Amino acid sequence: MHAFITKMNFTSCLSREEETSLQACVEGHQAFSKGRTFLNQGKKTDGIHVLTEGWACRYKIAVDGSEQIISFMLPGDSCEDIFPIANTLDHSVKALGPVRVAMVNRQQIMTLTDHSPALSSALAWSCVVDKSIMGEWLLNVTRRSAVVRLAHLLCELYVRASIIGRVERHTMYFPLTQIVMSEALGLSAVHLNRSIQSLRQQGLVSLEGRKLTIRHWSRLTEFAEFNDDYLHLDRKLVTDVRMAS
Amino acid sequence: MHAFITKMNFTSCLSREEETSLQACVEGHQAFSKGRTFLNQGKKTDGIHVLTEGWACRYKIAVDGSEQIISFMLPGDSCEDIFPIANTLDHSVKALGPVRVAMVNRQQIMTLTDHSPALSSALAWSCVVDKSIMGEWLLNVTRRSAVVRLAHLLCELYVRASIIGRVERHTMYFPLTQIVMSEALGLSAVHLNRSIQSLRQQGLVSLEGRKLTIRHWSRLTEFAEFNDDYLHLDRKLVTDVRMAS
DNA sequence: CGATCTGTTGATGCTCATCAAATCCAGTGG
DNA sequence: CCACTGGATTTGATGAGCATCAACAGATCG
Repeated sequence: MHAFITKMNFTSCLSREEETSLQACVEGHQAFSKGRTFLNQGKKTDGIHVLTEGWACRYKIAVDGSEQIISFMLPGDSCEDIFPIANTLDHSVKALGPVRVAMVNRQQIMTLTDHSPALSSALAWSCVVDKSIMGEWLLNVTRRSAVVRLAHLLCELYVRASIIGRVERHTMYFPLTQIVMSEALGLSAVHLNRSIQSLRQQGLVSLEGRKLTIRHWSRLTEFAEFNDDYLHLDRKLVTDVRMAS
Repeated sequence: MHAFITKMNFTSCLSREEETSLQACVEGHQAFSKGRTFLNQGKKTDGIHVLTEGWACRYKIAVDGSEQIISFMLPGDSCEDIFPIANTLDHSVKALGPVRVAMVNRQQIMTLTDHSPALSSALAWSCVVDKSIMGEWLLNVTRRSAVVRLAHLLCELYVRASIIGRVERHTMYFPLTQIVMSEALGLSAVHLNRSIQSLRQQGLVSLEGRKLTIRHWSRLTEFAEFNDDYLHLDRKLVTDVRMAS
């Protein structure tokens, strides 16, 4: 839950009381192993699952059975929308590695927002960022070639990892297999593999085991046509992130 | 503004007072002609533009200068997110035909939501639907062939037009040029043209002038792999829409 | 009534999907 | 500790879907 509060604090400034009442909304914890789909399309959701450790993704299944990933969730991200009470999911959620989630009571957090403008604006901010990321993904899959598309995704995940403090010496935990990346980028696994090799040969990144290392951030962002405006970092911490480059 | 209230009422039930106080948030009206970009990427937004007549779209500009449309707005849709105060736009908005908008004061509507759960849940609902549509678009552009992709878009717009009462005898106003459609679907205009011809030859739709007529809804939805779940119509009016098929 | 936007058609080639198979690696059980 | 297993990565070869270029016809508008 710590990660979630950090994320909320990224945009707003929660008071000590607000933080403790947020903690009080947590009803329990769960753990899932790699590959496990723990939220299913079409189901109603009551509680909210907040990632505390590990990565997950939202995905949809096409008629031919292939899966399209529509967003990645990192520690601190929630797996459902918070606002609408008990809506049905139009996508599924699966763990991309070992994952731990905190179960948050939706009603409780809703009543909290009534009395906390800071919290409610933080939640609204995260919803807008979600939408914004999806817009950029649309641009990504339609207007950029496979290699650039991949580079762009790596840039996004690198920035998102750094704002939650998960980057050290340009290196981060990176649980995505090539198959998962191909499902996110709308490419075949084969072609994605060749795209990775291209980035490696250009000396831009190194990607092995479950670690991603950025070899040359400024050249990578230029190559990827990456501009972090769409992540809406225009609040606090921005300098910290930019320093990391 | 009538269209906006209708949209809000689609999911929640606003009281007479709520409706009139919504009306009171309107500070003026504007009209734009076809092709006019009236909201620019990177700019801060203060007021909210609500479409009262005509269609508009959100789009992003790629480095090569091409435009990617990331969503369409129909009468009743708002051009900005309502929640976050004065965020910067990560996209531009342009009119797809002659358009009329109502200018709504953001602060006023925000204070309204504090006292109206119905309104605030209606706003949250529309934000979730937006996200859901973008998720489906991601699936659309990555997993479906050009013809199916086009058919899917036509299905979506047909349903969205019918829930705001803009469909008569399977025919609707349809201001999108082939170029605009190609910008939304990530296709070349040439290939899009051939896709339209394919749909015409199959007797599924007729698309000429600024009118779209659905010739065979059930066959079209099957062909398009279209399922309206992602539009979250699971409240009122659903039967009305389904009847139209 | 010319100028410009939109729609249509044909020809060519590139990006990426698909199929197939080999290699590598982590985990598992005997 | 090693054989076994299934997943992940890699390489090669072939072909399909769509982009691109070019040109023209039709529509729309000032």
